[in-house]
Amino acid sequence: MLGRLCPRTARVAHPGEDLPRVLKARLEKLAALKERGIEPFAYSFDVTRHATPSVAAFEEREGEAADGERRRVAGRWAGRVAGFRSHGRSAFADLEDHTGRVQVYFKRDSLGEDSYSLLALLDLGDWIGVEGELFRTRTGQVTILAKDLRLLGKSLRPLPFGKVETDPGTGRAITHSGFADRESRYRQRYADLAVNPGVREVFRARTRIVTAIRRFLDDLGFLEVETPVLQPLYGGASARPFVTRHLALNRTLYLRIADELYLKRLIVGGFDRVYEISKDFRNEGIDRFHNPEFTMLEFYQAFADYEDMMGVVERLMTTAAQAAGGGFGRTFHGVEITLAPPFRRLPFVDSLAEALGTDPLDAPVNVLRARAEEQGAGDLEGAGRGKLLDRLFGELVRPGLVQPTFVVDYPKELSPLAKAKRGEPRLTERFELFVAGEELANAFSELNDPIAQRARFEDQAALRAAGDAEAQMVDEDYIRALEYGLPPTGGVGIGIDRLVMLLTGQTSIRDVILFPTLREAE
RNA sequence: GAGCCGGUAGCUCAGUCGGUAGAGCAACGGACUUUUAAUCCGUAGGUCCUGGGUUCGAUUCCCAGCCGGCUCACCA
Repeated sequence: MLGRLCPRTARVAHPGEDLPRVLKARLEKLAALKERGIEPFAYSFDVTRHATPSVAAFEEREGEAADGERRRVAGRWAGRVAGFRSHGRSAFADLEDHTGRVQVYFKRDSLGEDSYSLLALLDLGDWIGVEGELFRTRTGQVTILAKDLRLLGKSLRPLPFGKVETDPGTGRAITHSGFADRESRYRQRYADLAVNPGVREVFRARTRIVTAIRRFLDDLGFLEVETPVLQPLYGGASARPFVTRHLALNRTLYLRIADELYLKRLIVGGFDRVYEISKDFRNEGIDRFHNPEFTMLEFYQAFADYEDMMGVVERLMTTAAQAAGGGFGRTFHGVEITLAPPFRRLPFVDSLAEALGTDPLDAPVNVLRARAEEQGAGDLEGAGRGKLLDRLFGELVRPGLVQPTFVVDYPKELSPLAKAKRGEPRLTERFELFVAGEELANAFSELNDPIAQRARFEDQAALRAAGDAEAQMVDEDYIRALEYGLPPTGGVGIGIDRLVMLLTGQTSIRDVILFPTLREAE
């Protein structure tokens, strides 16, 4: 395990310590390089070519009947040495840059004795610059014939490269050995990224998704804003916060658990469409769907209701799916999922009525509690109807929501910030989007009546007093903002990490967060 | 928080029914001027997660702990 290695090997800067052989050997090479007057840590390199596009360009020109000069693909490549095969007076290296790999051929005759002897001081993981020209080897591989070699950055610690083989049948890359230990991969993401191109691709896809969402919202006239991470009161969701302290102000502040209440303040202020892609923080358990800090998209649109927002969410989802690549079809947890709109709509109460065989709004609370306990949901002491219905929904309905489904019209107690449903005051105009049994989005017609909002906050305060630690706090400043006047507004929250998981087929949130939260090592 | 599984060389892993451990790759030395999981010959590399217990002897058995994974609970 790498964790054990660290205490002894972390201090590479002090040669002479009892370092593992591999590090020692590299330090010796470093010394040899300096002795020869070669700077092992260069300042810059003028890159004119990249691996994959240059090979593509070569193959394209090869087909053309142009004259020799125009067909040449020459220049300077830079990358990391990801493979090395030495044959005495010639050698092959795999050079990997951000676009992929290209093979380099070093021949003593064309490189010269001096440069060629430098190869002996190279290691896997070194950054090198190569000047040369593409050609095709006897076995048909497009390869750089190196005319000059420059060391750009010496690698002192061995990267756990696996050997990559191309399956002749499918053409797929098979990696042997490699870097698989999940703990080490998360703790040393830099090494994980360096040796696992598939991991790099997941995070590129993540950025493509986020960029596409930004463009989508920008094009609809939404204004991207930034609201406080440090908040005097936390609200907008039900969760335990991280608590911190500002010394100069001598006051307690909370890391936000949501940005909802601030964004709606901005609608009060007259921005009619706003959004924020924010890091939110919830001081709760960690599992493969939860990380203490995670990325949330919230957007609010004046004059819209939750029906309007369902349409926006459908379009946003398909935009994101296209950005991730791979069309609308997805395999998640071994299940086929189709993200093509329109998504199914399922009333919360109807779904539960069917599962329970009774009307969830009329059934006595003790009956609901008994049914919930039957389902093995323990600790429902003091739980009100809302919490019980939510629990029952989670047990009976939610697991079956595999294809994208908007669950609509939630009970009022569950939704203190949502507007009452037209014609059914016990419900709210709220929807959640479920895919593969997981909640991806949460939205409502926002409650814009300050008097009703105060009453909801007071209901929450009562729940809180009754022992519900997740009930929300009264936010007087938010009420004041509503008193100035909030237009009818539709609002949506989308968990970006979970969306990326779905769209890239990753089964753990840690595989879509570059540096996930872990316990302290050692 | 509970249950199960795991932690052995730089990496991926095997193994020891209790007698201080192996392979492949990586590394080091050598051969090889079109290889591609290069090949061939040789060398070196270990606090077997940590602490305690049992034992003549523990990497192995027992207990506790640490870290990770999975499942469940919690996180609407």
